[in-house]
Amino acid sequence: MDDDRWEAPRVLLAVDLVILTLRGSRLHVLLIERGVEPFRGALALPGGFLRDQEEDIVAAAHRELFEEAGLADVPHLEPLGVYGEPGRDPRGRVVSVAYLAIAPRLPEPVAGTDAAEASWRPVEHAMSSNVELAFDHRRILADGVERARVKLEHSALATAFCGETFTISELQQVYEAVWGVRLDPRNFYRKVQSARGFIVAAGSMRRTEGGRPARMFKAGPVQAIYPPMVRSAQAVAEGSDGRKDGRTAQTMPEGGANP
Amino acid sequence: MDDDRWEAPRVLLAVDLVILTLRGSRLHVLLIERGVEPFRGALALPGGFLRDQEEDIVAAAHRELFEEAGLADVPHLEPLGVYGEPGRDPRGRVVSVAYLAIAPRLPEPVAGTDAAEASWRPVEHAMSSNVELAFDHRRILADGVERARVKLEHSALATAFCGETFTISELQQVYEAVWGVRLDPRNFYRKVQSARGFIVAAGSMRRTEGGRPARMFKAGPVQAIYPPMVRSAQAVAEGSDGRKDGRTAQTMPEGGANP
DNA sequence: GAGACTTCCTGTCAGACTGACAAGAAGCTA
DNA sequence: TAGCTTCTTGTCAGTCTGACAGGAAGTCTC
Repeated sequence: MDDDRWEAPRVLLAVDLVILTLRGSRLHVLLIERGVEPFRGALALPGGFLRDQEEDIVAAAHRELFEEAGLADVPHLEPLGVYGEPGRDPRGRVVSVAYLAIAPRLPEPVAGTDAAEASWRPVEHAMSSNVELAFDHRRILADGVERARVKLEHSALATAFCGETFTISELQQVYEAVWGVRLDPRNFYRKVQSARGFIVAAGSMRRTEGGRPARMFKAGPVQAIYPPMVRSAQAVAEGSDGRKDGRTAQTMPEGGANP
Repeated sequence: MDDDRWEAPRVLLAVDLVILTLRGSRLHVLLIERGVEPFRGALALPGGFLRDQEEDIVAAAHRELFEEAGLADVPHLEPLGVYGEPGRDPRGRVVSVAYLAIAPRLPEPVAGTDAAEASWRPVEHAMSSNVELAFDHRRILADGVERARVKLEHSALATAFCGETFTISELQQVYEAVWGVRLDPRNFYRKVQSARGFIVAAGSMRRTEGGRPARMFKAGPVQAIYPPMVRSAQAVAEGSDGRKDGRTAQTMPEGGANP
């Protein structure tokens, strides 16, 4: 850091948001249709500039989410990466901080400021090559999805996709949707039960959808689950989208910035 | 993103660097003693502001590393996080992008611009409570160290701590130093050999330090190793420094227990 | 109310992986 | 050559994983 008598340049600071949810057992991402230039009419991740010098970055993210898509109460925004390549935005030097959030059935978004429309799109569709995303948002989205996959292995994140209480098979659907694989229900059952503190029984409530009623669980106290859930070598190598390049340079896999 | 007729605020953009290396089988971090206000005289991570509007962020990181500590050719800078809380810097709204790098025996640093001194410090010393680090650098450092620990599990990062060729026991020392645990050489040997593509034999060269000469290896082609190296539950829970609060200091309360 | 059907849950079994440890291999030193 | 060091190859029991059988407990249809 830290020079003093010389004048350091200033940049525009933006936030971009990768909001993932599950709808009908498929992974969806929140996209808006841009209502202003540049990239007017193109799809984009929600986001925007800081409102003023004093605004906290995470606060700005929440604000944009509400302004552009009408979503409040999105639980936890996790820092995903920084995208600040010169030239990524025609309006000047814009450095964007990306956040990732994952939540249970979120409501339909409502388009607001600068957004002609806001909606949930299946991730595979949004990442397919015939959809144009504004700026470098395709990359940010890909990074966010990959991050979600990795986090599912070690953290209790998957429960964030579910409601407050859930059945084990609902939890399994989360893993299947995010990882893009099929899992054996019986082995999955054993696995999640043996990870201490991952999930805990929630009373004797039951919920049913045709078959034998399932026991309800809720998220356990543990953040980092042990032993970890492990994707097969194949799943790791392939992902479920088309990326073949292994890791990306820009993301920051864990931890980071918000207070 | 994306407002147009209204004027978005601009912020100062800085980079901060967590550079880790191994010296005498202990993990060390590069710190400078600040030669200018604020925090003059305090220890800090190397870093600084963008030079101009057009400078790439990673390029700025490399430049600062060279200017402040005389280090060039630090291999790969990995994005670590963004630290932009209002008030973290008395000079105004400063948003800092932190990078992590890990390298084999780097040379002694040479203090340069703004740095009264630059040196390698044992990580446990730098993070101990009686050392004052400037700004929020204690947190950034803690995040960087934890990141390194996690990366060792899944990526071939450990080889980056070694020279171009190395013995398996040298590689083991890397894991022991970063994770802060002792490992069984025989099991470690089996483990790294069975992870396909992690390390490959490097000719028939040998190096010796008293006992039977060891075979030399070099980093394999694989970035993500499978099966992963797994820290024991205990190691994960404790870390190796003085932290007693589990692993969440910087992993942050993520989604899971967030009903 | 008797199947038929669905989903949930408990087991079993072989193979893979892990931690602990024995012992040989191959250098150096005295 | 004996003794010491470190590297390397094995062994063995316990645990974890993937594949799969089958019973439990509801709903649906007739």
